[in-house]
Amino acid sequence: METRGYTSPLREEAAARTRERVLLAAAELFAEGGYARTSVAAIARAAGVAVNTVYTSVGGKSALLLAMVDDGVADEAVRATTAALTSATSAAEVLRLVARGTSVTRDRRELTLSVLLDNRDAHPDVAEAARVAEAEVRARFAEAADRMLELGGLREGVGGEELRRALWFYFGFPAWRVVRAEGLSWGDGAVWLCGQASDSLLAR
Amino acid sequence: METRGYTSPLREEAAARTRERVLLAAAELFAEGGYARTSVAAIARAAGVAVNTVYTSVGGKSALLLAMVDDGVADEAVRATTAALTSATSAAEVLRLVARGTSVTRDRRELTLSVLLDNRDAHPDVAEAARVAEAEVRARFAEAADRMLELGGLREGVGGEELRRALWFYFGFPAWRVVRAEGLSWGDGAVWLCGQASDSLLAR
Amino acid sequence: METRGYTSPLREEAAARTRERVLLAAAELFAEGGYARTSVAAIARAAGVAVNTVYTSVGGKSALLLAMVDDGVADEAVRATTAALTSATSAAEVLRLVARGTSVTRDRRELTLSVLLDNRDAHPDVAEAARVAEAEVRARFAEAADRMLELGGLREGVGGEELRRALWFYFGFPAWRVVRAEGLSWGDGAVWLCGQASDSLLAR
Amino acid sequence: METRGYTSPLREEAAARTRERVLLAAAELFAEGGYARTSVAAIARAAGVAVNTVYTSVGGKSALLLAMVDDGVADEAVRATTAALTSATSAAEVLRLVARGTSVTRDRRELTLSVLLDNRDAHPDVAEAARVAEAEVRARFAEAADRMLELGGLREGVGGEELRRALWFYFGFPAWRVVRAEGLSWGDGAVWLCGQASDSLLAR
DNA sequence: CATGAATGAGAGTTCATTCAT
DNA sequence: TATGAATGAACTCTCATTCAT
Repeated sequence: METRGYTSPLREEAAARTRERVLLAAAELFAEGGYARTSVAAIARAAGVAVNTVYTSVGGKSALLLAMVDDGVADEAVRATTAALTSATSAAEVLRLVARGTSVTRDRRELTLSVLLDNRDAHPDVAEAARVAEAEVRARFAEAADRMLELGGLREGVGGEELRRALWFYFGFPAWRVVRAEGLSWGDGAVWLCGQASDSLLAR
Repeated sequence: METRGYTSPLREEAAARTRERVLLAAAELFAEGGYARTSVAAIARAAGVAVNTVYTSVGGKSALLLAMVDDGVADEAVRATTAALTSATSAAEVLRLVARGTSVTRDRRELTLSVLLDNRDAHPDVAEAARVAEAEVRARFAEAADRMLELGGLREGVGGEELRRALWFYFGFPAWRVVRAEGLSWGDGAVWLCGQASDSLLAR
Repeated sequence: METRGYTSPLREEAAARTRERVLLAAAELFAEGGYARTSVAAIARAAGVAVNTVYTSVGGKSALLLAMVDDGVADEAVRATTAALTSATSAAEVLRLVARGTSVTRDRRELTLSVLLDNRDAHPDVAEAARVAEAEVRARFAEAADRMLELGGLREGVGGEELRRALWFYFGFPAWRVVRAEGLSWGDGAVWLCGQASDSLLAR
Repeated sequence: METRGYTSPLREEAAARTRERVLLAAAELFAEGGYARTSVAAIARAAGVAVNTVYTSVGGKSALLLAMVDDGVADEAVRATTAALTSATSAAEVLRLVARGTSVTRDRRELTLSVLLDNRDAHPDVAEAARVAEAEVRARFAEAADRMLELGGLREGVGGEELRRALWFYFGFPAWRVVRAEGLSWGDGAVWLCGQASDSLLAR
């Protein structure tokens, strides 16, 4: 079984580029024409690769969605926000970090998120990917909630369960959808949502 | 749509029943599995008719959506509300009529509306049908707005354009979606929405 | 649900002819090139129909095998033999009937049987169809065995279990395969197998 | 196939081990799931190598079959038997040697042989490999036949042509298949087949 | 020698739709 | 009016194979 740790950096990089091209093309076409109506052949054409390169580089049609979600989860902004939580000094700062973090992610992952939200009721594959994405975001929010409880300064009677639900309410997918629907910029939306959340959750 | 007087009434009635069975089956399956993933064959099976009867009785797949919309538009509740407008004696009463009318329609057409709203971003056929449905509702709201302007009693500075937009905001598809999301009954939703609209539109 | 018993004999007959053409083409191609290597497209081409007519008239690829088996089971010769059993007057006559019946079936269904036997070890679909076919034949043999026991005249100590196994041994698929391998005609094979079986099973 | 004396022995040995692993995995999967339904990727996975190593170490899919046959031909037991023929002192001993030799080979190459025999009617690649294997065995039998004629002691009137055909009949693939079907051990089968052959071929 | 990436060809299957009846 | 049969087009996905490394 002795696998040689044989890694060619050039090939690896080229493969990563291919993968990214495929994912980007898929996100654009899914967003434009809907998940069900977008064929793998169309994605391959848009990405400039053979149909089966989609399969070898990412996987089947549903794997494309999950790969998008994974990429979003692994986004640097997410990790940076998570890391910054540890050095936060107040619950208010945590809220600001979450607001900015979700704002940035929303901006960078707009395509993916619109695919997930627009198609989740219309196709089980998308519903599943959306479920995964939501679970990931909720997990991050749970970390933030824990940190807030550690730091204190919350309105009286606010417990862990409630805090996690509130974070999802103020910074989860539906909240940002409202921001977009209202025509606010992501930055203004962050300020507004952070204000609402602070009013509701922090001690006066 | 007017029926010819000298057609066999029995056959006509049977045909109408067939059509209704097909439409109901289609609405249920579309709502359950999504528009794109529901095949005409599945609809025919659920309706207990041959595949082609779907075509002869209603039309192709996209025609099913438009037929649902047409049926909703032709709903008795809509006509009753429209008729009642002419005998309304105040703008406040018009708002109450609109609130009750949209509430009833929402209740009776829930299946169709969830299909339209859940799938409009995922499939052009649905988007088109949703557009038609929205235009129909907006047209009814325009009538109501005209009647309100005739009756007077509006807050100062409220013109036709603004009034029509406000009616859509308070009683259109998204508003009722919020009602459902908040867990209110259709009746309570009607009261709440009517209150919001009255505060905003009527002179004190 | 009220299905009209609407049957057009012309259409029905045409459909049956189509089905037969498809099945015959499939049997020939399967026998010639093997089950796995024969594509549905090739079958359709050989039958002079569209690819999907194969699906609408018979079913998928594996359904073709099962349909062949079903047709074999429903073969007139099988029914005739089964019917003749009731008027048989001795166990020896039953053996002669079975020998002649299996001989005739073997002749008429040679194509199907060679497909089943040549491909059963190479593909699970064929294995399944062969299993079904074998079960059917064994069921017929069980009837013959029951009749023989009723009529008596068997060698001492021969019971039902043993009799059924022996009938399969002398007249089942492998036996007739040997007949073919030895270069005997089906008729001569029937005589020979019947002789062997009589020696072994009947009282002197 | 002769190896160059100055190639790195270590690398060569590693390559040989890889080749063996691939061939063994292929034989097992072919026997288990059939030739046509076994993919090169599955073989590579089972062998713990990359897909392409299958190609570089052995060759394409059909080459795998031929390589198995070659390995069987090159088996030490075969060479030993062939060598022993020269020192045999009677036709009876030759028969014993052939019986023992084919028995041992049958035991050691069971996997390969079942692949060849179970799939030869279902796939041309296998048919070709089986043909090659059969030709090889027949060639060995021809040598044995020649030796028997040299040594004498054959039944009157038995010539070369007939002798070669008889050896295939008594010790070829179908004969051993019957042995297996009858549930005999390879050793008992050898004794039985040798007895049959002796009765038929040797002078009393 | 062995590898990961990429490919072209083709598979089985499902779909919405139309035709003659 | 409603039907069963048949179709052409498209789909996702798997396959054996080759290339640069």
